[in-house]
Amino acid sequence: MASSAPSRVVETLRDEILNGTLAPGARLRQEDIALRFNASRQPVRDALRQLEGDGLVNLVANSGAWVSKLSESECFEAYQMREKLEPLLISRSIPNLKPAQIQRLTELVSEIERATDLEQFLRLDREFHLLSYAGAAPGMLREFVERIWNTTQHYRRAFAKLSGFATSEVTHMEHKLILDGIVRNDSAQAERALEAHIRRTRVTLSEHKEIFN
Amino acid sequence: MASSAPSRVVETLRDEILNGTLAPGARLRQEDIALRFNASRQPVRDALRQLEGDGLVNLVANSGAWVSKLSESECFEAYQMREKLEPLLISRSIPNLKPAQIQRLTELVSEIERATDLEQFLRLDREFHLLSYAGAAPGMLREFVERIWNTTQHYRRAFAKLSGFATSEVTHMEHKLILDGIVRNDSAQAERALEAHIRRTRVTLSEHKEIFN
DNA sequence: ATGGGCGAAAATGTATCCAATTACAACTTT
DNA sequence: AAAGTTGTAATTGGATACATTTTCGCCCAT
Repeated sequence: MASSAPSRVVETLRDEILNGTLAPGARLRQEDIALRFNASRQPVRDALRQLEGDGLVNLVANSGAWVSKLSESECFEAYQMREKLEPLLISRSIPNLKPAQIQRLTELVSEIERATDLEQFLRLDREFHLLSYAGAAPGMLREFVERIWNTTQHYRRAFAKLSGFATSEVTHMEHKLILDGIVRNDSAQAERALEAHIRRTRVTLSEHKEIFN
Repeated sequence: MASSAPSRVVETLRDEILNGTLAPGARLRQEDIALRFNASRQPVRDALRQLEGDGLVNLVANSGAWVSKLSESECFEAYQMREKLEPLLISRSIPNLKPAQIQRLTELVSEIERATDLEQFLRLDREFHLLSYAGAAPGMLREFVERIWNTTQHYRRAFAKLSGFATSEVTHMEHKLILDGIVRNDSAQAERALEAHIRRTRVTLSEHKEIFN
């Protein structure tokens, strides 16, 4: 069964924004999108509004829609929020993670360590974090964290590209600390390790302002 | 000049949800709203999507729209997020507050202390907090905090009603501590005072689960 | 009497058409 | 020549009509 037209548009455009096909600032014309999906402009407008709600698209009345763009300070702010919210989320998730999920998380840490190309690294790293929250109940907290991930994804890529997708030893150590907290069902340690990981990432990122040009 | 049809709908419905005219769980039929605003259903659909983005409305495909409802644990979670995010926001706001705004904040603390009815108290308290963030740059952080305020507003009212809108001495003291931090340009104190205020409110709220029936 | 399925009514989803707004460009004016 | 103005093209906003989906009452069968 095929999902509704707006859903298809939302899913596709979201993917293209996250994987970099659509760069921040790119214009989104309703008619073009409608033609592309063999639909009329109404479902497209619905889809654009949904994407706006996800923070991925900016709509300006009587003017048009563009892929969202973060300034340096906005990106910094997003990381500060992550630092506060993600630890809360992971601590709510850990007690509910199933053995199979923990197994997968363990594999992911190894795979990330052995990742050879940038897109692979980004995909695995994202999967690791999103899966680590899989035990948390759906709700505002999860929604907010996922939105932060989505809106900063482009800058994560830009930063990784700049530093030769610097999968430094530090990153691996941090991942292992987080994983250890998960495996040992020690929410407090996972929280601390995750917070430290995000904080270091934020500080490192703030030393590469050239991403935002 | 009158703003666009969707804006009028969004503004009006948002007000009615916040002031309690529309209770959580109330159904929102597109046709009814369209008739009421002398518009067609398209602008109404746009408006509902925007309200969904604000977390005030739930849309279910092919079924309908309802005013958002929080469970006890969701409301608790929202307060935990407030506790983490609001202090961050107020510390970013304080350096940019203008003298006139600080003056108004001072007045508000007094007015809150003398508030006689429930709706007045809710309105003044809300104005105090929102104004205390007025110095912060627009962005995700501010958006998130405002969304938390909006989605929890109904439960703030229910709780205040239950406890005789308990404007306890503790509340006044906390407000004064926050204000003192603002006046003395001491962001750190304001942060601490605000966090303590929210935490106490959260704990108190969690002792009144009957609100969520 | 109760449970399940069927059908009609009602609400949402989509397409097409027209109106309103905006942006751009050419033109006039100083 | 530069700045302001006006007109036209392009794009979005809104309304009407139609299709699809869901829902709920009703009937029938067990």
